[in-house]
Amino acid sequence: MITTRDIAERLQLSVSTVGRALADDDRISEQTKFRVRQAAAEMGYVANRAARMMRGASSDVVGLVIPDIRNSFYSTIAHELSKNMEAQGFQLILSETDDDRMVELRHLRELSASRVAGVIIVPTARPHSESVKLLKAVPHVQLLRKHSSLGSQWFGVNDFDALRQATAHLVEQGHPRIGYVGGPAELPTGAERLKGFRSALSGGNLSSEAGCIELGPPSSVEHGRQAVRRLLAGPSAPTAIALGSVQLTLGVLEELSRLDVKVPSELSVVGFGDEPGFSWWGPGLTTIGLPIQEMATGCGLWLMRRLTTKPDDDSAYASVSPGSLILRGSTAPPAQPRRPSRRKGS
Amino acid sequence: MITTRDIAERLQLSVSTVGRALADDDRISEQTKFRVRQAAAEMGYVANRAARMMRGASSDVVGLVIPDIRNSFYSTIAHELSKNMEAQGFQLILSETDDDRMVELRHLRELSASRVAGVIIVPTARPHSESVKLLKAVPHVQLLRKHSSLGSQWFGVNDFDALRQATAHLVEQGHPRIGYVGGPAELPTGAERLKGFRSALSGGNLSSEAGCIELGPPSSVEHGRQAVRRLLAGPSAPTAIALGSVQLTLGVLEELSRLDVKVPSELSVVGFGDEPGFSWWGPGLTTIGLPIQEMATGCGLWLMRRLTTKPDDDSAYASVSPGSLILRGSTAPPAQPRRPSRRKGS
DNA sequence: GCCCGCCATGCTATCGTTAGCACTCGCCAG
DNA sequence: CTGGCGAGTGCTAACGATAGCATGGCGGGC
Repeated sequence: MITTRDIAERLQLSVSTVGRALADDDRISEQTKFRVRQAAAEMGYVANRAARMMRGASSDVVGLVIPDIRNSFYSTIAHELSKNMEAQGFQLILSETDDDRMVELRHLRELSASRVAGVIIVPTARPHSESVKLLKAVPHVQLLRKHSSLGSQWFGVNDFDALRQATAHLVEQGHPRIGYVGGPAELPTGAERLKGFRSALSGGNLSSEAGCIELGPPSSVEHGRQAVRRLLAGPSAPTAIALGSVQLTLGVLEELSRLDVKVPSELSVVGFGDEPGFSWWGPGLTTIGLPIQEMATGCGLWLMRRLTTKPDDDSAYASVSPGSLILRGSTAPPAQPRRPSRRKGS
Repeated sequence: MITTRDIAERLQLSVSTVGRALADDDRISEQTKFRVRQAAAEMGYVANRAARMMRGASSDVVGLVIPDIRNSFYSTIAHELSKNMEAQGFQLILSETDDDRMVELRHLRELSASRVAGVIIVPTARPHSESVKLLKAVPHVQLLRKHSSLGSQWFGVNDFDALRQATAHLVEQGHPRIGYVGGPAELPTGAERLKGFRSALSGGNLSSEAGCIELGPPSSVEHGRQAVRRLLAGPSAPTAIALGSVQLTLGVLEELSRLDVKVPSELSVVGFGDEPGFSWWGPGLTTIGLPIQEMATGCGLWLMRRLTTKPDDDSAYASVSPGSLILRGSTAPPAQPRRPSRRKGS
């Protein structure tokens, strides 16, 4: 590897001069700067970041800690952040936790060792106490999931309102029994979405017993499949379901296609998020669209400002983006009381 | 930040002893090791990677250079690699090129400055000469796209055969005119897929004029939409189309749904890759499934071995994974000569 | 003509960790 | 009683870039 010293020896200069020439220091003559730059380019010199970093300067690397990059929610976030970071000369280290707090801890240890300038994290349900400690030592932002124990900046969506809107839409159409497939209540997002679901039920004067609830790993397509099978197999199957995660939605849609369930005549469905494919699924999936892109950009910009300027506004505020219902064809009022009424009539 | 020096001062030891205790060196007594470890844990010591790296050791960071993480092709790759790397104690820096060679160059410069141990790259169509120079100075693997100018290890899929299979399937069903929407021929993958398409045409004794070809940015869903509109609007619209990229497939499917084209009666379609949603699109999308996951794992393992052992087998070999046709409902023999024959008859 | 000041560059310490070599005990054998 | 040995620890240099201070040479003002 070529170092400033190599350049210095070749040009019969000192390392200081070379370093300053490359840094475009005022004290160096234009001629020398030119010679140095020429030599550097010729020799293929690339500054050693590690060495530069040791002189007190913080690294220009940011850690991105997310559950799973394959989830398009997170890949969208990663993309937006990556663009933002690159524009500011930062690099992004990708860490996947798979929603496992021990994996999360390992990654945070590694990131600390790398002296990352900042961290953007979608925390697991209950981060390890050491994780919390490590995070507190570094400028960081929480994304989507909010852990109050960290007391830090948070960018997320209004999970409560998202599921409230979705469920309210189903309630308005007169569904008597509404199912919900979502993430576990231990997850801040899971808890909020569940509350939103329940709130819409009671807002429609439906008892909470009118809700059939299936909770489980929110990143598991497979769990979505199983959950919807269980819901439909029950003695009092719902006539509509609301969904509480993108991956679960994918699983549910796949299974409904496989089971050949008629939507919306037999079952109304409101999805979560808006993926390619949702628009062409069955009659088109009515779903909650979320401004992930904007949220990620906001988050990236906030961290950049935090890192490049003095930490003046270190106060922990939260930024909440609202979701909006996208109406397509997968929801309709429940079929007229069918067999029961026929039976009555006959 | 806590350093070994801080620990040393607190325990009245030298930095060397502390360093060796933390490295579990034989020469240090168990008692001292214990005291050091205790203090380190208490004080929240995290080794500084940059400093360690300066002592000659190469960093344990690997750069992943891909066009766009939102493309599920690449997010799958990123996920597999991330898992592999983490298991070996490596970190992954994510760099998106957006298929722009200058962006690619900027990223490679940054990665060089970070003294990454290795690079995994999906190169742009024509990498900058400096990019080639930078890559040659670092252990690296090419993924999917193969640039012979680099003369390095490559992991990819059999693009030629993938499109040959897809197109041959359409030819066998007797389609007289077959369209193709794919990436540009400048891209190694684009060229191979196009060759595969043409080879299948001539293998079916169809003149190359029987193919309507639309090439364009392979990562652009929008281009897929436009391309299929152009194909269907032409005076001699094809009765079947083969697709040459995942993103283009997404665009084409969306547009076909929007235009309400009857598949497969009016048009047969063979997709590329297998995304969630492909199975439930229309009658189910017949498509070329690709073993991306296996390819990525193989690639990751190869690089790990290359980095952790002596570079004994530095010979550039290539690993090609075959694709396989997944038959669903989107392909069928063309409708009997319709309007033309009617016109003749009337 | 001499001294001061400034321009261009050099010297050196520094960052945190590690590795090679040096040192200091205490203990045992000669 | 002393020399040697080895276990345990310390000293110091090195990695590459950078910032503060030092230096050398030259020109202008008095």
